[in-house]
Amino acid sequence: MGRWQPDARGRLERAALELFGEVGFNQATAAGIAARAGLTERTFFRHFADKREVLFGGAGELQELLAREVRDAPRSQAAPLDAIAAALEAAGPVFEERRAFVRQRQGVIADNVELQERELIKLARLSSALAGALRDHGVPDWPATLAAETGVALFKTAFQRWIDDPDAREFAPLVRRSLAELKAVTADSL
Amino acid sequence: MGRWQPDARGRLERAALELFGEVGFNQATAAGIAARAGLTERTFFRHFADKREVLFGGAGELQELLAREVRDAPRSQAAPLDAIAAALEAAGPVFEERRAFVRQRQGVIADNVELQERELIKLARLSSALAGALRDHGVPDWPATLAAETGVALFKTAFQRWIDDPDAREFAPLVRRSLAELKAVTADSL
DNA sequence: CCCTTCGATGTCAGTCACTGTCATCACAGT
DNA sequence: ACTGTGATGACAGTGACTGACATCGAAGGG
Repeated sequence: MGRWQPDARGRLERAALELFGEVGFNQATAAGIAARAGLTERTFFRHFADKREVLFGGAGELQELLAREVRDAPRSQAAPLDAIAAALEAAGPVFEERRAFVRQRQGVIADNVELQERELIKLARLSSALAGALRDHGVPDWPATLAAETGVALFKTAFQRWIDDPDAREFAPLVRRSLAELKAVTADSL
Repeated sequence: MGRWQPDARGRLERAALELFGEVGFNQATAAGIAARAGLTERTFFRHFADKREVLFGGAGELQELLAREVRDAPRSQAAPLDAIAAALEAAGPVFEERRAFVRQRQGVIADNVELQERELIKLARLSSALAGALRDHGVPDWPATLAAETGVALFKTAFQRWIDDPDAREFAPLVRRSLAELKAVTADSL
């Protein structure tokens, strides 16, 4: 066994989620999180750029998964938004397999505005990545940006529905439902 | 004349924008901004909840203007997204009349991630307000949310185009162009 | 088996964002 | 003149975050 307990980063992430849940994000101190993980405050900030970031370690992987799905999509005749929707459906298991964790984490975020800010900029980065993937498929800059932003709106809606519904299991159907509604409110009516 | 110079809040806002432009957001201290405005750090934080907020005083007014436009829209047969697009076009003068200020402010924001986070949550609040206005028109909850989110994507794109193009004057045409592209990437193709 | 290097952590001092509390002072109304 | 009020100043305190340096166990070369 090494000098230190293994997986310091993971211990910090778990300690933070617990402490945030118990006393709230604002009352939890970085030193308190570190102590609970058997580490010091300084080490906390070596693993995470700031106190909020400890909740967003998985954002990068989700982004890469979705961008890869879009990039690897068959060069189909589908609209750009449909390609993104398909990627979102494919990412369902990421949430479904960690149902309890994802819900607990989202509850903490829902209670704190600063964490919501951080979540929003992660989604903005996701949008940029999706736009890049679309451009690789030949979609022009601004349409790619618009489709990516709309795709993120789709994700936010489907995800919120998945969180709100205690009985929800599969993510993909919520994506499809949101996509249908989105096309309806976008299309000219009558 | 009063004990104090008038418009402390406005003086702080101008001092902050200047100082951010000169030394960057991170290097500018709250005490420095206050001193430039002839006030103390404590007074700065009485006017603004935090250092970032000094740049976002006008967000509430824009939100109310856009929500009012949507709410006052004729109960038309147009799609919800068209109602939002019309509101965005109507808000053009807000930017056009303060061209230099808006661009300087956006340059500062583009240089700092924390400010981008704050901007994103202001846009999220705008989205909520727009969704509420649509619900007042009888649009169901989730379609209203989706249309509002998409409308904000429309705004972001049109605004970025307006900022990027040094020759851009009118805002409305950029909204129309983005709306057309959005409908194209959303609709089923072929 | 000793020595060197290296990576992860601890220690400590310092800056700055932000807050609570109390004092101050002009102005308005009485 | 007297008093209440609102905006500000003064000051101490907490906690997020950073830079610099010390420590220690592991891995590899000799």
